[in-house]
Amino acid sequence: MQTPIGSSPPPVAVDLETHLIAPGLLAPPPVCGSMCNNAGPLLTTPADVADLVRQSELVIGANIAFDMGVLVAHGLLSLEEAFRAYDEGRIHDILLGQALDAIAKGHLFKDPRDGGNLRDPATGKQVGRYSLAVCSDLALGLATAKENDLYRTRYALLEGKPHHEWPELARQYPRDDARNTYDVALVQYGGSFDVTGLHPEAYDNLHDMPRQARAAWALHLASMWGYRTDPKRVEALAARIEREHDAALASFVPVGFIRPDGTEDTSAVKKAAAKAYGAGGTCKVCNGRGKVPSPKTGNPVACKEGCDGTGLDLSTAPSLPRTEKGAVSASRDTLMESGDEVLERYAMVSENDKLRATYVPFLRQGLKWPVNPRPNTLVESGRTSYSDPTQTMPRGNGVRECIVPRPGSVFCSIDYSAVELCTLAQACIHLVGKSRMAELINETGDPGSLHTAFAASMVGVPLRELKARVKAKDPAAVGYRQAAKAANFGFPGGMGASTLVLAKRKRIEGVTKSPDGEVEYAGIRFCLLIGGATRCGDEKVTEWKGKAIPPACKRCLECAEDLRSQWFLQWPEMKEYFDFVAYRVDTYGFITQIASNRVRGGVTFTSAANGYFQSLAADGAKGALYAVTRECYLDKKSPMYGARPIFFNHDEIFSEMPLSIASDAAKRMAEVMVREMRVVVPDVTVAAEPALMWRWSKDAATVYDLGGKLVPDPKTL
DNA sequence: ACTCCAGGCGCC
DNA sequence: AAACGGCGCCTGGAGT
Repeated sequence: MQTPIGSSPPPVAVDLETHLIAPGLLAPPPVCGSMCNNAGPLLTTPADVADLVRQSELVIGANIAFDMGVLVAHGLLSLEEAFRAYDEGRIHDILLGQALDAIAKGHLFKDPRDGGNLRDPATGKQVGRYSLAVCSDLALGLATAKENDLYRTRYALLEGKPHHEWPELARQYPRDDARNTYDVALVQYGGSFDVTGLHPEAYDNLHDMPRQARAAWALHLASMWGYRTDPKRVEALAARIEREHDAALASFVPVGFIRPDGTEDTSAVKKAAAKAYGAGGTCKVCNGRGKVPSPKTGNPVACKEGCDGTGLDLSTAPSLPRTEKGAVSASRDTLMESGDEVLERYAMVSENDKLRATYVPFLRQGLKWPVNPRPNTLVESGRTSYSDPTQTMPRGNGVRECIVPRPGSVFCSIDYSAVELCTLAQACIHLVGKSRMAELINETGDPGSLHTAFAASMVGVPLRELKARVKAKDPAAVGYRQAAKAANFGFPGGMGASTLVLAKRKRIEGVTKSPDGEVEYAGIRFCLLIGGATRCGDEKVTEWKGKAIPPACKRCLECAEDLRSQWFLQWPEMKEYFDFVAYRVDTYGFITQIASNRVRGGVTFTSAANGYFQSLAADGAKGALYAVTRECYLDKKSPMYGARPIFFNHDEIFSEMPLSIASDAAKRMAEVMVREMRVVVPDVTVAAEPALMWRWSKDAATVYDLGGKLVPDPKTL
């Protein structure tokens, strides 16, 4: 893996200047390269940069996956050579280095000097991620890293001209970038690039760099491929949403919730909500006007102290749900539970508005060019994120269905089955030495059996019997299993009973029916599922265990408390797990992630309780993404050679592949995903199921033809 | 016109 | 003792 000292060029920072990134073009043509090693910076050619990537013992860059993508796309570096550099752990991305260290210290995406948000040192503006400029500022105290950037966006103009004819500024900028990148990396390494081991003063978590760099490369390749949207579907969706929007205007402009200009009058909505929860009288602070002069500007602003702009005496409505900071809640749940018919109808508007504002514009980007989503390789939990809605596409309303494969290809989605239950079980084995969950998953090969098993315990029948009753759609058995599932997914993160009740009733899809079938309630209602109640919410309380809560069904709360006690009996490891987490958090304040040994600082009880299994799943899935991508791009003998991952969704790899190879490719991809997850989850069975589809859909199922060939789910046509 | 924050909500 | 988490986008309101 490591090249002997002396036989390869020393660590070097590299950078490319390219034509501009454009829609559908994430790897524009390179114009020049720059490099910096211990001898200083040099302006050079893209081909020279490729040579350095081939040979250097350590190749340093800022968002270097971009440069690698450019070199590969323009034939200067082969895919084999690019992957080899990652395989050998020779790629160091200073942006990831900065993030890894910040995660250890608990200040990711914060400026450790003042605790505030990250800012670009040149503009002073807040930024959401690390950049060369930000890293230069943080690591070097250099606030002027990008001062010679006149040509930053103009290198296309210099294409074909010899370097000596370039203006001095155009020659200076790439050298500055390479030098700053090199200097930042040197600080990250603790002052010397030691190939025999990390320097004692090196940044924290640097050992995780090779894995994160590989993930970044795979994510970047996926984004380069991109995805398209279907014009007919997008416009049909947009038209439907516009119609609903117009209908909302017609309904709610007259009542004042929406102004004639289309914006929402949030104070009017809050006022109606407050009234619905029983508020009356007049706010003593603003005398009912809802506005007070701003102490700073004198402008009329919402009366925050008294009534949050409602003009009402809120002390007359103790049950009125409030936000974290004490404002009047206007959330969908608040409106839905208000008992006011107009507010209940208005609650539905927010869903349509979100589609209209966020998802339709995003889908429209894919009409003309492929969407190249913008991944962020590493966040605090070890997961990924995207600077766009890629990971938050709604499952309903026909949104995902707008995304379609290129002609001749199909989509393939493979996700792990309940992987966080598997990683939780693994975490318990690792941290407290035992896991009943692991035993059951391994016996049955199915994490879903945890729900059935817990339900069976509650009902007091053998697992097999409850399974049969669920299969026969016995409503009581199904209800117990639903409650068990909610418990298994909610409680491991440290959730309390009241939060579970409130969270589960908020769900927009799915209803719970009263036993007589006459009333439908939104979401899950524990009193009906396991409490023997005939109606939910006959008695409501606004306080639970000494804590104020929005009005909630008392019986539901009692049932959830009972569920939680039984859950601890069902999984004896969980008490010890929580004890361990509390000890870690109280004693050390940081946790060390299992398998990766990545340190995460600044944790709370709940973030740590979640963090162990969430991070383990993330690390395993990222490893799988790299292995899958490698085989798709590189391994000509693999059944999935030629398939293309498009995006990554925590526990899911979504790819596009020619129909002709899809069956074998998908099966192979699922195998590799399981194999790679098992690297970090060695003691628990893991499963991943492929589904092929003609367009993206949450509903797509695994479908085989009579010959055992995996075929696209016909539902998705 | 721009910036920032809180609230809300989409996903896993 | 008790405690779900982590993401990013959009809006409105308020300040500069």
